[in-house]
Amino acid sequence: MSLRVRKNRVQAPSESCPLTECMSILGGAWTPNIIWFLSESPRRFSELRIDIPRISAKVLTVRLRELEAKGVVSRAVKPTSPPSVEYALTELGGELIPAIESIVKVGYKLKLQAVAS
Amino acid sequence: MSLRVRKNRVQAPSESCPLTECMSILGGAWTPNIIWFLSESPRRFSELRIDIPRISAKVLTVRLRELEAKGVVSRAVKPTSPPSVEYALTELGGELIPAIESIVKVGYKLKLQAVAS
DNA sequence: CTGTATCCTGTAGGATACTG
DNA sequence: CAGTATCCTACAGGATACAG
Repeated sequence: MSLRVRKNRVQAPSESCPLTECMSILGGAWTPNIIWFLSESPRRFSELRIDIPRISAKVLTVRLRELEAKGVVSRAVKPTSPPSVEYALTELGGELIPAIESIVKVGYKLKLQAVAS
Repeated sequence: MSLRVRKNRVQAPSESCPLTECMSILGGAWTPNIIWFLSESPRRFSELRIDIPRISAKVLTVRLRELEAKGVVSRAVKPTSPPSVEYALTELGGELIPAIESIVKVGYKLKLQAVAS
């Protein structure tokens, strides 16, 4: 089975650099994807699950909680009859976007590179 | 035991976005650190081990090989009596720097945030 | 709908010992 | 010095089932 594509792991070397500090956010599993989608527009839990099909509910929850704890993402429960929760990037979270954009940009080049070679 | 601080993992969702593509580079373990130090100046294997004390030789090798394969890092063997190998960022590798800088920048804010809260 | 709890697996990466 | 090989562990994350 396993449509698994690739796995990496980030181990924070120490509390030394902010790089590490931040990578503990971006490096975390699907986090970049979550932030990416959230940057387009706020989203509900199930919407994120659709956006990122392969992520499991558990992990999505965990990541979301982490991001929330770090003040990167906000969580708003709307007391509607079917409960809905809206996640959005906070201002701080927005600051991650340029970082991610840089990554996307390079990723794009990398892809071209891969094709070219 | 384990002075282990933190571990994350990146799982590429699919070949979809360049984000993922690139995160397979940055997301990989100590990779951001490696690139970071390499961006300051080219370095030898053992120098990197000193820069990043907690990384094991094995992983450093693996990461370096990967980065090399992706055209992000160049490897130059100097035929000196004690063999020395110099690693440096390629031009493509240099493109990762803004991404990493963004990450560092946000990481810094995150740190302040953490202290403040 | 939005999670949470449990179980299980794959694998990243450390440690250690050895090589050219 | 610059790795390589082997073994082993921790843990991220999937799957599934269940809950408010």
